[in-house]
Amino acid sequence: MKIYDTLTRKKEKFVPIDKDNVKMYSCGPTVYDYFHIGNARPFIIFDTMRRYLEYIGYKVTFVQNFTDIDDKMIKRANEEGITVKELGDRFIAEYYKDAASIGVKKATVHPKATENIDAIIDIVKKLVDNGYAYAVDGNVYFSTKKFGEYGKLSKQPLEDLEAGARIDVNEHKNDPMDFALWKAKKEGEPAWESPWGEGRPGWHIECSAMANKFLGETIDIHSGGQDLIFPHHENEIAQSECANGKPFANYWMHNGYININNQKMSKSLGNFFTVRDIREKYDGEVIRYFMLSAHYRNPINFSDTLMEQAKSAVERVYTCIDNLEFLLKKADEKSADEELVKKLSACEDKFKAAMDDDLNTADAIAAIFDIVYLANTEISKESGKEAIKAALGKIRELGAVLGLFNKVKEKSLDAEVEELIAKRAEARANKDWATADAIRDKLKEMNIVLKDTPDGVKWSIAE
RNA sequence: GGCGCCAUAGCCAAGUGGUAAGGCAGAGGUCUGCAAAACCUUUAUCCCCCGGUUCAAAUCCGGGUGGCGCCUCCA
Repeated sequence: MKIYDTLTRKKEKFVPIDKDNVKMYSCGPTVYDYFHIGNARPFIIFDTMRRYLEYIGYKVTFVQNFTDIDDKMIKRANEEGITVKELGDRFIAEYYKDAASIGVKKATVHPKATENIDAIIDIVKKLVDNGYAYAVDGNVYFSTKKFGEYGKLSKQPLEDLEAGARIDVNEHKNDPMDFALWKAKKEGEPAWESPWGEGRPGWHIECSAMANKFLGETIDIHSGGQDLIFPHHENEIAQSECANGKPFANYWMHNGYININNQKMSKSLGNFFTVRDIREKYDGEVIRYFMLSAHYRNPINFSDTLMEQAKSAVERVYTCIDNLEFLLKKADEKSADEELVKKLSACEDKFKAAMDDDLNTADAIAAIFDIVYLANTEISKESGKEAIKAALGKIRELGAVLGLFNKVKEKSLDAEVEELIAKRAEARANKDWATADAIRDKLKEMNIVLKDTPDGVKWSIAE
């Protein structure tokens, strides 16, 4: 597999440190609100990455943190008159609900910053002892000038960064580019004991500390949104590499933005939709399909039109699945045609080749549509059970890698429905179209949709 | 000022040297009592523009034009 590495700006062959334990770290949400679709993109993309690595045989340890202590957390908790912990617990619970709705599996570990203060203090201490960090009045700052490679991820030399710096001048800092590892307690803020007095961790240090604690000094893949490249990931590299004297991550993956009317969507601009909002109108799977229909590094625009298109595309696959399941009931036992098996296997090869090429999910989806086409054109009742199962299985299997097309529609064989269908069949046999259509309308009111096929009447529950 | 991304049909989107995947939408048709689904045909002589390299470029190089992002919390 090849992965585009932000550090080298090239596609690199993926070679894990230990193939039995691929170590991935992805920056998770700050849990002060429901997450929006901009947040959802990396969750979906890197969940897909993890699924694919597992599909091709790797074991994966996937860590995604929760930032549950920072300025925004404190501010929001104060506004709502609750503690920071109450706020965090609430939105962590909501995260799990929303993540599940878009098919994002739980990570192997979801560490919280507030539960790893010891690990954070350890690494800060190390940096102070190494001379890479300094304490001033209970605050600890990282000295960017001490790390010669600072800027290697964003490809921006320190001098250039300084020239364009718009950051606040802070009297404690030795240099404007230095950043906080530990912040001294202010009145009314949650705080933890530390060698520098009571305080709380800075944002960047928590990821370094937790990646180190749960995955080790050097990890395979570190991922997140493009806007984290600078300064967050740059700072993580500085912290981790200065503390451990080893490379922090072998591959850096960054997803593109979601735009609204070609403008960046972000919490600060206020032009965002939460996943929860969108789910009032679209199934989570449609959101997921939408995210995977373009390459993860390209920006994508979000709009109602595009969601409608995604919805129709997803429906096409489910219609096919539905048809195959119907045929399976009618078909006879018979071994699958070899030609068909070969074609299915070719589709799988195409799927893998696409995913191997830096997670080209758009091409991978096309491979699934190839199977749909194959099923629609070459499979009938006469193909026999094995052939139908093979096609159905392949759609489900490859779909699962993308976290798509695995919904199982409950069909409780309602005796009432079957009876009505039988009555309608009788009416149709007598060419009593009025009665037949009346029954169909009645079923429609019950949310049952009928389709007359050459192999009999097929019914399904409407969306 | 520094760093970087994008530009492919009505809409979305793959494709990074060998002659334009896939999805959505539209039109016509087949099947059907009708409907739905599906299938067939059709929709880019061409990939923002201008030069160049090459037997060959949407794909590489140079120069434009347009749009966007990071350098500040942000996926």
